[in-house]
Amino acid sequence: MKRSECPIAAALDLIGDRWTLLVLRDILLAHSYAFSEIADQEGIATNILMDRLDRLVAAGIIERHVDSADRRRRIYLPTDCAIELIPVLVDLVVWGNANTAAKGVGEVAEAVLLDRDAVIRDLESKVRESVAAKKA
Amino acid sequence: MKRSECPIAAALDLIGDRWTLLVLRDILLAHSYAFSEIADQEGIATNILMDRLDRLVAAGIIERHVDSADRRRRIYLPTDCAIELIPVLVDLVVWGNANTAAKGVGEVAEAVLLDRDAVIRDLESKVRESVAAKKA
DNA sequence: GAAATAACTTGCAAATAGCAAGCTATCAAT
DNA sequence: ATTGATAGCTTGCTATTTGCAAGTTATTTC
Repeated sequence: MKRSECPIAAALDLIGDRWTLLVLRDILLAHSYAFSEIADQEGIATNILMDRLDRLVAAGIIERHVDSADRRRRIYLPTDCAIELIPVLVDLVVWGNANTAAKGVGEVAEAVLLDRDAVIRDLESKVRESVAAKKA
Repeated sequence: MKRSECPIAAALDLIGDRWTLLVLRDILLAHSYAFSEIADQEGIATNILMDRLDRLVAAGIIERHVDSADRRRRIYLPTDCAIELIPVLVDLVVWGNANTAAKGVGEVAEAVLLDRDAVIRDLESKVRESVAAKKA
C-alpha cells in the first residue's frame, strides 16, 4: 500500500497494524527473541506472527539467526532501525498509562516523566548488550 | 479486543491500525478538522473514516461539533487526550524520516533533533490555539 | 426553487485475520 | 539408535475487516 510522502504514513505502512509494534515491544523491551517466546506474550496466531516477522526481516528492521545453542530455534534480533523505535514505544507507554485503564508498567511511565532521555538510553544499552550476548 | 495489561497494548487497541494515527495527524498537525478535509489527505474510504472518527469520539479522544458557520459541516476537535499523542507523532516523523524513503517534512525531523521539547510545545500550543478559535 | 455540497450510509467484492490441525527438523532420553 | 517431545513454520477453512461505488439526507448557494 503506497500512501503519501509523509514519513508518518511511510512509518505506519511498516509498523502500523495491530500486532507489529507489540512484536517489537517483545523484542526491544522484553528481550524475547525466539518465535515461541513472542507467541506466548499476547495471543497472536502463529501464522500472523510469522507474517509479521517476515515483513520486519524484509524491511531490515530485524534479523533472523539460527540459535547456535539449539538449532531448532530462530532468534529475531533488532537492527539499529528497530532500536530507533524505542522512543515511540516509550511514548506509547506514557500515553497508554495516562489515557487507558492499563497500568501495567507505571514505574516506567513515571521514570520517563522525570528523565525521558535517560530512560531511553538505558533501554537502548540494555537491548544492545542483550543482542551482543546472543550473537556471541 | 481485550489484550494485556500493558499500556502499549491498550494504546494500540485504540490507535494501532492503519488509519487512526493518520487521521489524528491530520487533526493535530495539519489542523484539518472537517470530514471532507481529512478524507482528502490520504485515500481513505469514507465509511472507514466515519468508523474511525466514531471510535475516536467514543474513546473521548476527539469531540464532534456542528460548525456554526456552516451547519452541514461537522468538525472533529482533539481533546487533551489526543494532544498528548503529539510526542508519538513527532517520534514517528523522526523515525520515518530516518528509516524510510519518505522525506516529506525533513525540517521538522531536524528541528526535533535539536530541541524536541520545544517542537512539541510549539505544536501543542498551535493546535490549542486553532481549536480555541474554532470553538469560539 | 434548483443545483451543489457536506456528512453520512449501504451493498457487495476482495483482502486480511484468526483458529486448528498439520508437517519437518532438531534435540533429549532411553 | 529409536522414541518422544519441542521449535519453527505451513496449510485449509471461516469470520471479520477493508475498500469501492453508488446511494440518501440536510443545508447552503445561486
